[in-house]
Amino acid sequence: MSTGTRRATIADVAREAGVSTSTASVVFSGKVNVADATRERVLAAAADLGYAGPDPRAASLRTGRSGIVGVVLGGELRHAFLDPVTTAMMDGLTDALASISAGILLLRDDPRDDEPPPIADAPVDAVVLIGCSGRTRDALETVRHRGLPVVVIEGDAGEEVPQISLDNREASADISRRVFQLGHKRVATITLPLDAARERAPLTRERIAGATVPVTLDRLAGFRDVFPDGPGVTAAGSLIDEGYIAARTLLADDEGIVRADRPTAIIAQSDLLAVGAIRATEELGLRVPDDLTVVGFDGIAADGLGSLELTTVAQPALAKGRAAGEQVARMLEGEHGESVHFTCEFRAGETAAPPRAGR
Amino acid sequence: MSTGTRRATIADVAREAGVSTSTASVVFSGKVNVADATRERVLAAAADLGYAGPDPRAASLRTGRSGIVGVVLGGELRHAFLDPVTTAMMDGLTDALASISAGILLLRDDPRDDEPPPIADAPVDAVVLIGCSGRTRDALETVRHRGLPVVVIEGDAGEEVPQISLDNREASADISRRVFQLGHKRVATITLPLDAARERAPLTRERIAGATVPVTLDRLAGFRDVFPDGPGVTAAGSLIDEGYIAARTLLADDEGIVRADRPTAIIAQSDLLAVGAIRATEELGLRVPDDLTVVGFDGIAADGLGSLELTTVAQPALAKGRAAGEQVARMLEGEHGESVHFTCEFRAGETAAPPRAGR
DNA sequence: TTGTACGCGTTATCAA
DNA sequence: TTGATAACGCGTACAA
Repeated sequence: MSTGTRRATIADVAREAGVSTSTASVVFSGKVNVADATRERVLAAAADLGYAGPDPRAASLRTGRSGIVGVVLGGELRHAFLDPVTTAMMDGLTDALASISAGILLLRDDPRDDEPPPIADAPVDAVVLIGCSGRTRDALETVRHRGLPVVVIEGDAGEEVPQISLDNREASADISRRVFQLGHKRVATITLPLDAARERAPLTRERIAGATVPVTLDRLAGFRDVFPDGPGVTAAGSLIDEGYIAARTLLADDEGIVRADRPTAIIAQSDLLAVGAIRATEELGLRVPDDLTVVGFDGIAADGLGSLELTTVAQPALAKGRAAGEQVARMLEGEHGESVHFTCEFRAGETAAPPRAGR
Repeated sequence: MSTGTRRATIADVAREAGVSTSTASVVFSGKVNVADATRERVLAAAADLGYAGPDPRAASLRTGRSGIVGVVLGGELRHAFLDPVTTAMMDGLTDALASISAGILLLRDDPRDDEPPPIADAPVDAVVLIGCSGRTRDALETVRHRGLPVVVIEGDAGEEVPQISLDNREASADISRRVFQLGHKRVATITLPLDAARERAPLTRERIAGATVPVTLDRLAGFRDVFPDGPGVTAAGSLIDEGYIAARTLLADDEGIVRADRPTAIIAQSDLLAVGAIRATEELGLRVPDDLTVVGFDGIAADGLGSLELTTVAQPALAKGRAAGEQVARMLEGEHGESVHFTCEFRAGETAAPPRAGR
């Protein structure tokens, strides 16, 4: 084990082994057949010099590949990963990308004062944009300019960009219609954030007009297709406690007294919100679904609901992530990426029922 | 806008602008002062050629830096991100690393059959190992061999590796002692997984002997310091539903009848487990803390507990992540990384009380 | 302030 | 099966 002053390179190894650098290189890449004896010698030399394999930086300069796919998450990283849907998507993405041995580089899209956005100079082979809001247009622009393959998941991208989309509006309208058909007239919705500000507040025309999150808007549109004047509040995120807070706003006054004109059904834009809403409902002494119908959206394995089965529309989150990964893989192969559209599926649970007589 | 057959390089831009490549380079790196007129010309040429800035691959070969820090998460990525503690840690890490403009590369440590582990040839400047179990020793070995700076968070690494640690045993003993001092005699624990198998089962001497997760063992040791013979069950993960399941096992028989000899207190190894335990308790018709004391560990903002405040020990998860990032930053500066030890802090809530008289 | 020259560590190509 | 050579695209002493 000789201790050099600097790290050994493949050239050193080659010299030590008495072969050319190209031969040594081939030994490590394994792309071409090498005589066993030669390989042995090279490996021995490498071990001797403490050579840990080709420098990925140099290799990627030469090959033009870094083996890394950048994933741009809207908003803060922690929020993104608190959401089971995102998590499931990442899972599918990880899976698909693992099959082409690509790593995942987490990239933020929040603009910092001075620096350039990380996407501008990250050594990635391709980029996946998730949950695009307005800002992400910039990210998209940057990426396109760099000529990187890009796939957008549920975002508002241009025509030429492969997109992974969901029938948010239709699915939302579907479950809304079912609630309507149960006989509910006074129905409210709890929505996801409208924009990066993530304000908790009642829905107003103005706020909707200024909204930038497509998912929220699409699901809201589906709700409004059925309940054109249905009231709603926006949550600050897809969190149980947010649903709890929002539901209290809808159901009770400041003193915690249940309003006489409370809705008989709540349509939440995510399962987590629905779970929170159910908790709030029960705490107010109402029962689900007898006193109040609560439905969700996503179809995640709603951890935290105990034994009650949530009525919701299930989205194929994992498949979405996987599809994104597969399209990235295709594009890296030089083929054209394709947009993929997914549909949700209604899942009957135990949290929806007709309104009580007389309401 | 000329359309070349291949992407423009900085040399093309320089030529187009009538300056040398070094001047062009300097314009983009911004390290040295450049005459405004020159800069303008270079930028114009770049825009003209559709040059999107220096190729990160080439730049990183040249500078020896990729601006990427690899994060190796024990187990599957999705599990890791379902855990609020991990999430908070990642948050702190992100934060600290953002200040040195480093990206985060997600690395798995589950061994694939054929390929080399991703850590072996990812273009990272440093590595953070999180939640090390047995397998991670290999990852550590690989990283050390590559000569990369590495920081281990709550893992069993060697002496020379900077570690971010927590007083798991002491904190666990502390809260156990408080439960003891309330007068509880029959106390059970719900632990985190003992190993990668993540089995749900009662604690046995054999299982403990084969355990590989230091965090679980340390917290268990603290519990046993106070309740040497206290029974327990292991959960399959730090999840609410896991706590629910585990608590049912401890409190009731298969028919859901509360055992006569049920514990009067449950010490859970995580807040999520505690929340699940509380839910199970209430579903069995018992009240917390009147009928049963339940305490947790972590001090996360326990989303999903409604209005009840959990009694727990809070760990500085965010600070842990940040500390790891800071040590990485130091090491990248050429300084020595230091180990950092954090302590937990008891947080009185509303879920612990003396046992009912006569129990 | 700008230009020259070199090397970062590799791999692809082609010829031997 | 192996070896020589030429890029890959850039940053940075150093000199001008």
